[in-house]
Amino acid sequence: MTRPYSRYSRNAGALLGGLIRAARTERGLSAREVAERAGISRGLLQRIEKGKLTCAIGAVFEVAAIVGVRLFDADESTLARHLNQTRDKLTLLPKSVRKKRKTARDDF
Amino acid sequence: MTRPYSRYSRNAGALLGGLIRAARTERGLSAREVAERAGISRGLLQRIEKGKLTCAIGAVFEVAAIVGVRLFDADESTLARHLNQTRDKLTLLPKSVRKKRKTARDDF
DNA sequence: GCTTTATGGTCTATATAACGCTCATTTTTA
DNA sequence: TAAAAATGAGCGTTATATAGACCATAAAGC
Repeated sequence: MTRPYSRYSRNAGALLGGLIRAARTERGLSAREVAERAGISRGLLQRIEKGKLTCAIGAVFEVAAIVGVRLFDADESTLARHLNQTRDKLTLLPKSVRKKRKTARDDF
Repeated sequence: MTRPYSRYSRNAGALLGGLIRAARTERGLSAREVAERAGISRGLLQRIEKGKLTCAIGAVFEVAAIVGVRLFDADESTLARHLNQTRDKLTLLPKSVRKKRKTARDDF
């Protein structure tokens, strides 16, 4: 990814990082402790909380789960249910895509 | 991140990837087209849709926005509002954390 | 006050993610 | 059926994210 990120992505990253940081401090967890429990370095946690978009999504998920920020507004059971539904849905869809192209807008 | 990922993260990644793939095919967008518009390679898009947790979160955000999967169930305006609220909230929180440690559970 | 801890930043080495390419297979359209 | 396009997967190279150490500053506990 050499391309500049869209405003949407920058906002989303900053929001998620801010939510994580707020949740961490509210729970009285130090950066060192959270990083250790997530199995990542303290520097990486700093970048996550800053909303840097180059962090691995897995690391972000781990940290979010530890400090209690749930993505998709879903706990694990809800998440698993959605997962199954998605899988079922995918089997009903055509396996490849070939459609008339309508010029699309990228300025989200 | 050398450490194995938690089940929660694996599920979240798989769910998000599945949602992205479903949204992409529903909209009749080819992998090539989405990858090109997101400014990433086709291989990376494949890994995102597979739910690989090593993908950069920025790339995932870009793709999600393009195919119409909104994180946080929020559009951009809602996202920006949350962002401001989070910022205000953070200024009220203590800048560092020092608390008595209670042994915490990592088996999320 | 002093001590301890947390945080933010920088730097380097290393691991590895991402790219670009290729090929084989599958699916869709003509 | 044939042609064209989409997909899935593998591989070598390059780019870079990460870990881990360091230091300085700031905040919290004593």
